[in-house]
Amino acid sequence: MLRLSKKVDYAIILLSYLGEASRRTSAQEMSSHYHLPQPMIANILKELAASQLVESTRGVQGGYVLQRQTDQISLAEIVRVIDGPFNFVECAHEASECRVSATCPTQTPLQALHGRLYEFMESVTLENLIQHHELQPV
Amino acid sequence: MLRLSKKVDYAIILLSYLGEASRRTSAQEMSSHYHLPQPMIANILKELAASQLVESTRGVQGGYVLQRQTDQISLAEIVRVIDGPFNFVECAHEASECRVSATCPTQTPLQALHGRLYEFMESVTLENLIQHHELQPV
DNA sequence: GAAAAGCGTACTGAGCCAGTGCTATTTTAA
DNA sequence: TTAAAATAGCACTGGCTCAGTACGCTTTTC
Repeated sequence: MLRLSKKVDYAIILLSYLGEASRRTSAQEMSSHYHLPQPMIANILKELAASQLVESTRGVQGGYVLQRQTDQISLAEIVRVIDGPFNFVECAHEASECRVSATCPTQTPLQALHGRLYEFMESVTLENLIQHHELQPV
Repeated sequence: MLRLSKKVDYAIILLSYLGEASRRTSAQEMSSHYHLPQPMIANILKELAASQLVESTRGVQGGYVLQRQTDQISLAEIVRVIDGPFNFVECAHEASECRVSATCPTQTPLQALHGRLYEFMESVTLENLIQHHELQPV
């Protein structure tokens, strides 16, 4: 259906919150603030921490902070961290396994499309998502 | 995982073929040309016909032709026809049902992102996908 | 040493999607 | 008029992915 997964939506919400809070924040606090299931949120934060997007502190008064400025975190990176490799079209990375690659007239164009979209998502930063000055609705 | 469905990939392949062939072509011919399962291909062509993207002719020597010029068919339309409504982000259309809408800082930005992507996909035509003059790999 | 917090890993249920099957209808041509 | 070549319209299914859960472990503070 061509959509970002819920996990990515949640990750963006959590990262935005951390970006605006600018202090160590626990999974508990965020899950109760957004009324989202705590284990889910905790899992996502674990992944974000494992991928160096956020920094974690254990123990009482522990929690998470962003590890970079909000303008240094791209949407593409968030998607990659949560959903894995970015494969917008089926054919973009599997030419050798593709049943129709020998005769497919769209292979290169689909790869180009893939690249365009990727570039677009690289260009959108968490900063844009929080302050959306440069990303007005169309 | 953020990808176009296989059906959309196939639809693009089929439409490209029709765009280049410029003559009535049967599902049989296309499925054997690309070594793709005939029933699958037939189903997709049925959907494309039902949505007025291609014109169908029954009977012996029947088949499909494009109903519009290749530059009048957008990628967004193909995706919409095959995969249904285009919901890039979870929150883009369900603000009322969203659990976090009251406090969500990303709602508007995600909607903006949705719009941007949609606009991008509207701007890519079947013509571009066939001749990719204006859509170079990045 | 107890409580608060994150870490690691694995499991599960539901929904979606790729692919299949079958029968009916239309058209052509012998 | 009949057979064959096509599309049309449904409806079904098996597997995979994804949202969400579970649980025991480690770290840190008080």
